[in-house]
Amino acid sequence: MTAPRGSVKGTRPATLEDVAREAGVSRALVSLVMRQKPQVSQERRTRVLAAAAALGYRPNAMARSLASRHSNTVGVLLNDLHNPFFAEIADGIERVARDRGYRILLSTGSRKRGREEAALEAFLEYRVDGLILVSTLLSAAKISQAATLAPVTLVSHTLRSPGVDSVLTDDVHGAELAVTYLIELGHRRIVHIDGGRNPGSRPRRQGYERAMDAAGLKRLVVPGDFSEGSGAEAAGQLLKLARLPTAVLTSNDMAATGAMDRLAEAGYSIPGDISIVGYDNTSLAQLRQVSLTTVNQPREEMGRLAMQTVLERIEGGRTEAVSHVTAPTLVVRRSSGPAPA
Amino acid sequence: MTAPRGSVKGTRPATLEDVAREAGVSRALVSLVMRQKPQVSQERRTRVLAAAAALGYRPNAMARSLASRHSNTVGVLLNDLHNPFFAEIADGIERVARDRGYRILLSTGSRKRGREEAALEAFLEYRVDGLILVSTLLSAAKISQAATLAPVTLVSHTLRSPGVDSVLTDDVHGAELAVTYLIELGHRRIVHIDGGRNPGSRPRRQGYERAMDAAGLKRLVVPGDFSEGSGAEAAGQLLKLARLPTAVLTSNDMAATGAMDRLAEAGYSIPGDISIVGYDNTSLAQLRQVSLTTVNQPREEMGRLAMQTVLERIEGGRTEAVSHVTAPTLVVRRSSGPAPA
DNA sequence: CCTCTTTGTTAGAGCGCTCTAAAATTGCGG
DNA sequence: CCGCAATTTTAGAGCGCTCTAACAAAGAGG
Repeated sequence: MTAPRGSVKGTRPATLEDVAREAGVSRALVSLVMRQKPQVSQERRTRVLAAAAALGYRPNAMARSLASRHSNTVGVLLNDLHNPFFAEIADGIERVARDRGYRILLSTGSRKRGREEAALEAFLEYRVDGLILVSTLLSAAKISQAATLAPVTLVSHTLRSPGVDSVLTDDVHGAELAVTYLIELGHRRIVHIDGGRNPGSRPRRQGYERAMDAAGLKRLVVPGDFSEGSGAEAAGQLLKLARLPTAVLTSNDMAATGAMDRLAEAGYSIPGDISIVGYDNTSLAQLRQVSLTTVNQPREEMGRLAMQTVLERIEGGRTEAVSHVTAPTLVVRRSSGPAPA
Repeated sequence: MTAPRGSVKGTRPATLEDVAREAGVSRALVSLVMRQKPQVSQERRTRVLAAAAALGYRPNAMARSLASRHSNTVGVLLNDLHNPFFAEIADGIERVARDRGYRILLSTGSRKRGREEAALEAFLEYRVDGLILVSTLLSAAKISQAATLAPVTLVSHTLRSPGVDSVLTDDVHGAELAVTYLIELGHRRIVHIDGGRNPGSRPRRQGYERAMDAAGLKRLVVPGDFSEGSGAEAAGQLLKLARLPTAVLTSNDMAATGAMDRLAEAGYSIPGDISIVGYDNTSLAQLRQVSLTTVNQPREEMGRLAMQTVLERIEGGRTEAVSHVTAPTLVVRRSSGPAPA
């Protein structure tokens, strides 16, 4: 009992078989032509191509993958579509995919672990050839298990597990850069708004802690996650403090804008009263109106690297796990300045 | 001669057949259980489920769609991943999809027509059950043709063609709202930064023109597209004018932020010297630092509506084209104010 | 002119699933 | 305890493609 299909379907789409009949050749020959194999005479090739065009033939990707046992597709799971950081990573991935003749399936878990699991499951049911998980909340167990079915490359987090590669930025160092810079500006009360369970949060927090400890300063970490809302909320916490800190390092740019919002709303001047430093250097931070001092991650490059890494396993057969670590840099803009007197 | 596959594959993934053998039943029965069909005895059902769990069975979506001739998947093509407007539309789509047991395939053409065509082609090869095209640059011909293969719903643009539905905002009215508001604030020299070939640009321009004409004011349209960069560039053009206009209506929020950037950089105060009004009311406009007056489109609702509309054809068998028009509203923020004396 | 290569083409067996139609089982009134 | 209808299960034919191995054609060499 199948539901009626409601499109304005013309005739059933043409199949390989139809093309073969039209061209007066075997199915196998048509298949060879469609896959651009060389061992076909010029004459037959043009004949097949003409027949295909005449019938409006379009290969059925399902049938193709079923028979060939690979899909020429890699699944990309993004943490959050609203954060431009991920769009920029996706750009890099997409670019390499295009160059190498691969197809991308995009999905997002909207920062919900359950939805990410569902999206991962969908990718596996589609039998993608490889998986790129960008800053996901998935458990190590789920990731390792997925890696037994298809090569996995993690972006912005790592996992020591066979079949799992990673591409990340040295976040400990990135956070240290930011804190050191603030200390040099004379700041003493520097708070960190944490990124919660999101990958990257931990090393960033560690970098903060390490730099604060090194300078003999008291640490203060306020909980949060990667969203604008959490940044605002954390800033709200700060406002309740006996003394407002003079500088804040957030876990990412989204949270930073949320925090800036909240502090500005409370009447504080940035950077006059309080300096804000973000993390990621997304397009958001670059907006003149935001002008956020932040730690840069080479986003496009990370995306490209991730795709290359997963392709090395798919095509090259590499089996040892690799981990590419890129270098963070500090980008100073107008959201930070000397500590108030 | 297939390339070596490089993942840490354990054993070949379990198939329906394996489960059937393990449970001591036929393949068909396992299929019925996996598809949650009712006509299976409780005893057999639990037995099959146990076997499936034991083997770690995961249905092969390819084989499934091939055999059943539908994929339970709809393809969503987004104009630009960097524009939060599209992320918010996607949220609505995703939500309905989840409720209705459908799967989403996301793709983006990065505002390049050629890439959009490639993405569309990919969807068709995957034999998606339906297509949602969000503000794409695709030609009418390509869209109509796609509609003969699967139901298509357009978001933010229309096309009179069988099999093609649409969901959009009354953009003419939206732009009129914005211009009328500016005129009431005393503005006379009001410029429009156009959205180029992007869908929605034309009606927005028409709304601008209509409102200007109605007030007997001189129109000035500067070319642009939907990007931040083009907004900045267009603002650069304005700076070369003999007299700077006192207000600008851009084609979307992205362009508005670009324009604000450029004007602020040139030393003008917003809204002191010049008022800026955007379009879309994306999260960008809502940022306190940006605080952009803009025309709201009910983004999530549009996404939900789009998914519902496409499902009506897929499942309900509707065949007449429909077009849902939502109402725009003006959201006043701090980027606009009275015309300078 | 026949055998041996090399190159081009094809038959046919799957890939893992769904679906129709038919077969097996069960329940129930008489 | 039998026959009939209702319920549950299964056999088997595809879905549209790829891939292996075998086959035909066309030159090359003796």
